[in-house]
Amino acid sequence: MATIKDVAREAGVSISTVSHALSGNRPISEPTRRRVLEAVDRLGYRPNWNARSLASHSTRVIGLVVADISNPFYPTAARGVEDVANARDFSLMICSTDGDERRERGYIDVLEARQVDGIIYMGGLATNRRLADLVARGRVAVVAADEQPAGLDLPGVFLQNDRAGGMVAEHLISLGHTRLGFVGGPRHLPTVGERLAGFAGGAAAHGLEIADACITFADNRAEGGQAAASMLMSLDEPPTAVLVANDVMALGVLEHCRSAGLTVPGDLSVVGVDDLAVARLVGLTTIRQPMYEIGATAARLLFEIIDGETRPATVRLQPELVVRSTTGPPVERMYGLELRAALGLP
Amino acid sequence: MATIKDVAREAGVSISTVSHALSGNRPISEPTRRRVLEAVDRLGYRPNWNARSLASHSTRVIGLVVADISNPFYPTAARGVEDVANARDFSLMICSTDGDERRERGYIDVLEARQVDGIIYMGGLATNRRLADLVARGRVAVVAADEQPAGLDLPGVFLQNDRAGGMVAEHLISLGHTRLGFVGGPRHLPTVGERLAGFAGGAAAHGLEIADACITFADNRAEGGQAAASMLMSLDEPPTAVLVANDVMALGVLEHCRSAGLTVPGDLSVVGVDDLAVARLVGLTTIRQPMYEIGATAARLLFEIIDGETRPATVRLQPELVVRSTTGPPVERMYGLELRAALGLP
DNA sequence: TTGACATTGTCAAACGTTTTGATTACGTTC
DNA sequence: GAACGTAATCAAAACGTTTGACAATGTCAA
Repeated sequence: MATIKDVAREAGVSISTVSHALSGNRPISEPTRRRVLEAVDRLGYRPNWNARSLASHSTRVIGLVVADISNPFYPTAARGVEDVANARDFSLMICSTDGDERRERGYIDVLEARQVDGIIYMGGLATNRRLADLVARGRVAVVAADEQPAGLDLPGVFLQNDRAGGMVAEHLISLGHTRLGFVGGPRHLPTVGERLAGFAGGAAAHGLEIADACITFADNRAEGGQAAASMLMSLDEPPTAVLVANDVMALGVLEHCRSAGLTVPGDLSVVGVDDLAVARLVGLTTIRQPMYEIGATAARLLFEIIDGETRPATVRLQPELVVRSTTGPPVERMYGLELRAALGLP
Repeated sequence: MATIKDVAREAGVSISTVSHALSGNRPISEPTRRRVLEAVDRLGYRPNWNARSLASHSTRVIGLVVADISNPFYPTAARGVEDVANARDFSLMICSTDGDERRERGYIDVLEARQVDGIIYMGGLATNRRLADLVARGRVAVVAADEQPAGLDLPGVFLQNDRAGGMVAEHLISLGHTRLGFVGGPRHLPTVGERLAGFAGGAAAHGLEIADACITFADNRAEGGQAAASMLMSLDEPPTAVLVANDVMALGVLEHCRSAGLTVPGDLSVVGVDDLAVARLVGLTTIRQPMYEIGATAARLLFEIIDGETRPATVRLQPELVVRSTTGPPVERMYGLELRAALGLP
C-alpha cells in the first residue's frame, strides 16, 4: 500500500505538503497541488484513517448502541443516523446489547477504547455505571434517543411517553372499555414507566383504575408479548383492551390471540407503540414514532456537541395515534360466545 | 486519558513490559504482571485501539455491507455476524448501500481506508468495479452472503436459489395453478435470476410456461411489490399464483391485494422468500432462509480467511418451504365473485 | 534600501501502541 | 565447563498521519 511518503517522493514535495494539499488545511499553490493529485492517482494512494485518527485525535466514527438490532425499530432509526453521519464522512459502529448488561458494558468499553467521537444511546438498559462514568469523563459526546438512560440526563430525542399513554387510554375509554390492561417492556425502563403512568392517568381522569393484575412486564420481544397476553387472558376478569409498550410485543399479543382463538378486537383490543411497517399490514392500532427522524435528529444533536456548540436542546416528539382495526368496542364475552354459537362457529 | 507510558511509570517498568503483560505476547514474571495490572487499575488505563491498530496492522473491525438495513433480513443476519465477531473481540461497521451504486462505492472505499480486517458483502448490487479491485488487491478478506456479487466468485454462504424456485413451482402446480407469476428484485441480481430460472424450470417440468408478461422486477421493497402486483393483476390474464423474490416485497403484494379487494389465496396465491418473523404473523407461505445462521456462518468463513487458512469452502443452504395460508388452490375468478355475491359480500 | 507581511513550503515532533533486537541471568544438556 | 535454550526485561524502531514552528521567497509601502 502506498503511503503519504511515497506520494511525497513521487510528486517531489514534502510529506506535509501532500497532507496539506489533500486536506486543504493550508494553502498550496495550484501547480503543486496538481502534481500531488497526479501522484496520488498514479500510486492509487489512500490515506490510512487509522494513522489519521491517531494524529488528529478524531476517528470520525460514531457508536450506535441499540437494545436489539433485530427489532425493526432500530434499523430504521439507524438509517436516519447513518444518512446524517454519512453526509459528514462519519462511519457507524452498531452495537446490539440484547438487553444484557454485561454486553452493554463491554460495548461501551469498546467504543471508548476505539476512540469514537460520539455515541448515540438507544440501549434500553443502562442500569450500569459504565455509561455514566463515560459521560462524566466528558471525552466523548453522548446523546440518547427514544430512551433516557436511568439516572442520567442526556440531551436527546424522546417521545412524550406519558401523553402517548394518555391518548391510548382516551381512545379505549371512548370505545367503551373499562377494564384496561398494560404490557410493558422491562419494568425498570423509564419509557415503560412513563407510558404506564400516562395510561393510568388517562384512565383515572375518567374515574377508572387499572387493576394491578392487569399490569404486566415482559422482555420487549414478541415472545414476551405472547406470554404476557396468555397470562392476562387467563385472569378471572381479563382486560378487554391492552396497551402494549411496543409493536413487536403487540404482534406477540396478536399471535397469542390467534392461537388461543380469541378475536381482535372483539375479545381484546390491542394498541401498540412504534408504528412499524408491519403494523399497517396487520392493521395494528398504534402510536406512531417517526423512527427515521428520531435517528436523524439524534445524529444532528450529536454533531452539535461534537462541533463544540453548547449542549443541544432535548427534542420531545408529539405522539400520534393511528387507529386501525385492532381496536373496537368491547363485546361482552358471553354475548360473544352466544353470537358465535348462533353463527355455528366453534 | 492515561497512556501506556503513564502505566509504565506508575508500575516502574518499561513500556514494552506493560505491553507484554497486557497482551501476553511474551512471558512476564508474576509479580511484575501484578504491579502492572494494579497500575492499570489505579489509572483507569484503557489501551487506545487506534494506536494499536496502527502498530499492529490489524484493526479488529469487520465491515458489513448490506443492501438495506431496514429490511429485517439484514439485521437478523447482522446479529449472527455480530455474535461471532464479538466472541473474537472484533467490532462491526455496518454500511447500508440502499441499492445505490455511488453509495456502495463510497462505502467500499471507506472500509478500505479504515483498514478493516475483513468485509462481509450482502450488498445486492456490486455492478461496480470497486469491490473487484479490492478483492484483487488482496489486502482484506472478503466473503459474500446471500448474494454472490456479479462477476466475482467469492467464498460465502448462499441459498440454493434455483432449487428454491423449483420447490415453489412444484408446490403451486400441485395445488392446481397453471398461470404462474414472478416478482423479482432488481433484474441484474444473480439471486433473482437463479430463483426465476428454478421457478421456470420447475414449471417446465410440468409442461407449463411462465408468460413473459407475468415476470416482473421491482426494487426489493414493499412498495415495489405493491406496484408489481398491481401491474400483474391488471393483465388480461393475470396469474393465479406468484413467487415473490423476498418476503418484504411479498408483504407489498399482500397489501395490494387487500387494498384492491382481492382475496388471498382465492384470487392470488403468494409465496415469499426469507421467512421473516412477520411471515408467520401474516401467514405468508415462504421459503425459509436461516438468517441468523447465514450471518454467523459468513463470519466464520471470514475468520478462516483472516486466520490465514486456505480459502474456505462455500456453503450452500438447502431451501425449505414453509406452507402457510397465502397459498391454496386457485378459485376461478368468476366463481369467486359469484360465491362472494351469494354470501352477500361486496 | 528596509522592514512588514503574505504566501508556500519544509522539518520534525507528536500521536500511543506493537514488535524486534539486545541484554542479562539462570538453568540444562552434553 | 562450554554451549545452548529460555525467561524476563529494556530500549528503540516502526506504524502513517497531522500539525506547530519556522524558513524562504516575493511584494509592497515608506
